[in-house]
Amino acid sequence: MSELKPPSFVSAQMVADRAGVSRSAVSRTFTEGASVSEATRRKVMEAANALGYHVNHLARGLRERSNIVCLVVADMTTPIRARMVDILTRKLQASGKITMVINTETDTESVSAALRQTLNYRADATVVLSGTPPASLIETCIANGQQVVLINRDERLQGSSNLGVDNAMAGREALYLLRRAGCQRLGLITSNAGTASLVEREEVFVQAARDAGLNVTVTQAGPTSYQSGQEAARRVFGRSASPDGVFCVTDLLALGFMDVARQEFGLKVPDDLCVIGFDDIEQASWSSYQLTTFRQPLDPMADEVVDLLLQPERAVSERRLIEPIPIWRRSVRPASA
Amino acid sequence: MSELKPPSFVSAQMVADRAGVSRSAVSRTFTEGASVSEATRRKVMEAANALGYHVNHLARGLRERSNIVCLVVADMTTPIRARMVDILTRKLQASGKITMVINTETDTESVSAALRQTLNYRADATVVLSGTPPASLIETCIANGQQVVLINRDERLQGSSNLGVDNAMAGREALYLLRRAGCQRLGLITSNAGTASLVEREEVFVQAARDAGLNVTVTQAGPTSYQSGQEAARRVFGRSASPDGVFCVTDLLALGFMDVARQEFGLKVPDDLCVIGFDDIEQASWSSYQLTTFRQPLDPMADEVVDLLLQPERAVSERRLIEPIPIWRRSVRPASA
DNA sequence: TTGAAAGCGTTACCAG
DNA sequence: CTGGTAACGCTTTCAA
Repeated sequence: MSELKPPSFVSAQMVADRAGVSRSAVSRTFTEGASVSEATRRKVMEAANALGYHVNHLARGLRERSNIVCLVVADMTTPIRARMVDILTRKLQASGKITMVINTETDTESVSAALRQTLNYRADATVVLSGTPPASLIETCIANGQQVVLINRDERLQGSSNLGVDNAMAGREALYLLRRAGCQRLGLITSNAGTASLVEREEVFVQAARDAGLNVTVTQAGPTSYQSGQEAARRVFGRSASPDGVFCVTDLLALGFMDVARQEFGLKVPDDLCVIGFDDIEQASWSSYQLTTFRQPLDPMADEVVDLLLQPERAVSERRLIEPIPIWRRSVRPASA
Repeated sequence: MSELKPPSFVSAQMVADRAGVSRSAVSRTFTEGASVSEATRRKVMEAANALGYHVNHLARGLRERSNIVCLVVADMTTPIRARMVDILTRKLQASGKITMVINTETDTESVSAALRQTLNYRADATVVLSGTPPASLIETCIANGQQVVLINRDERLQGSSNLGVDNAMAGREALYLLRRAGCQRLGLITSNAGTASLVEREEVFVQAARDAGLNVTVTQAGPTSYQSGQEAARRVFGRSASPDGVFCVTDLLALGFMDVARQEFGLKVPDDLCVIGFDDIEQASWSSYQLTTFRQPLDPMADEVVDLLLQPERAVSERRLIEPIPIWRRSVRPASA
């Protein structure tokens, strides 16, 4: 496999030879704010274009920062995750970084391998979107001078930056909306992923309900997907005391749940059943759903990440919580009848 | 911005010092199939672990191939594109490559910048998923010894590998299914993106219909999105002679189209209206839609890409066409009444 | 099996 | 403003 010849790229030396100058001159021509005479610059540019020269960032990264940022992510096909990756790669690019995407499973072993790649490629920073990275490796990253940003993860490791949405707020607000709608029997739908964010949304919702003297039926079905939402609905409506108001910890769960509730159990949303989701994926706004949900403010989050990377001294601050934005649509009744 | 100190990574020299061996020994320890005595290997490994050493792939890439593959992609949030990126990053990783994702707009200028990055980072290969790369730059990539793989693009450039789904087949089959269902007035819904793939699906469908003596109303509304599908439906059903069978060149268009047709115009699918899509995104299988469509066989396509990259001699072969897989669901009547 | 040395392509530093 | 030189971290060749 590695008997393959390396591609033959054009080097600064070749450009220098052709232009009849030193390689220093070539380097300076391509260095922001270095002093080169207009004459040599022109000669160099001409030679460079003719040869198809491009500065080798790998070699440059040997002495200075590589400008590489590693994005460690799992479940990339999930709409919310796809949007995160999209926005982050965009903003990172705009600030002069290049993104290496490492697509992992959520298990620790897989994430470890990803972090090792991060170190192998001398990434300036690592941004972890999913999975549970082992503390020891994170520490290695930090010890090597990398910046580490953990998004929506629970682990708060010395030296890493943490950033996430305020799940507690969503849990409380969801309860408020369902109660205001006059829901009597509350349900919470979650997956078996056990992610910190999902668990927090669940616990806050359940606790807030308990504080209000209400009971919540918690249903947990498979991974975080549309299908699990469907499955949950079948379990929940296939027995007595089924809920008339549910908080699904994820939009994907909510959409599957709604579809089965309406199509297989003939329920009307929001008349017979109120549903609230979380994330505000694009599909939540589709006219078949019109799901009331909480938007993860991806844009501000990405801005924050870029900011953190540009100003490393801010990095070790405590966890930044960003408020989700309630998106009012049609899946919850405005007030109790 | 670049006054930032580079991260301080552990080097082979440091490991060598600590282990009391030469840096050559360290290098050999981490090189597949080099000869090191068990004793030194152990000493090296010990020191390496203690220090948190990781081979610098950037430095390695100076002499050999970088193992970096650049993925140039636009519209990453689109379900089909997200899946492509997901599958490709996975398979590339599995074959020992690392993926740099360059998120572009579809315009040529933006793609050019992306390709330049590709060269800057000495990627072994560039895979273009969307946008229209300028021929001259592609040539530069190839001249520098890079492999270039164009997916679902039309441009067939000397030295690049081309790979795509058989759009013509989908166009013909879509027509067949609609005619078999007894549809009398045919419609084709597309976007204004003007991508080669979309245009081909449209043209083949329209031509096939013409050959059968049928006329097709073509509607073009905005970018390739759910909203454009909605918009198209409003245009199409807001006037006389509206179709009873449509081929939407994309699932996203189809889903928006269906929603408006049913909710705003009270049409029953497939009784009053048959709809066919293309891509087989996850949402097409949701119970609210059950869309009959053509699946882009992403897995085989990604396999093919990896194959191409591993065996460069195959690269210059002619365009590889992969057949889309018809997915039969509920949005088309089985046969005319 | 081992270590010394050369070379990969850059950029920063120093003389001129 | 310019060219030479050192250094970055690695792998590979060559001698020992």
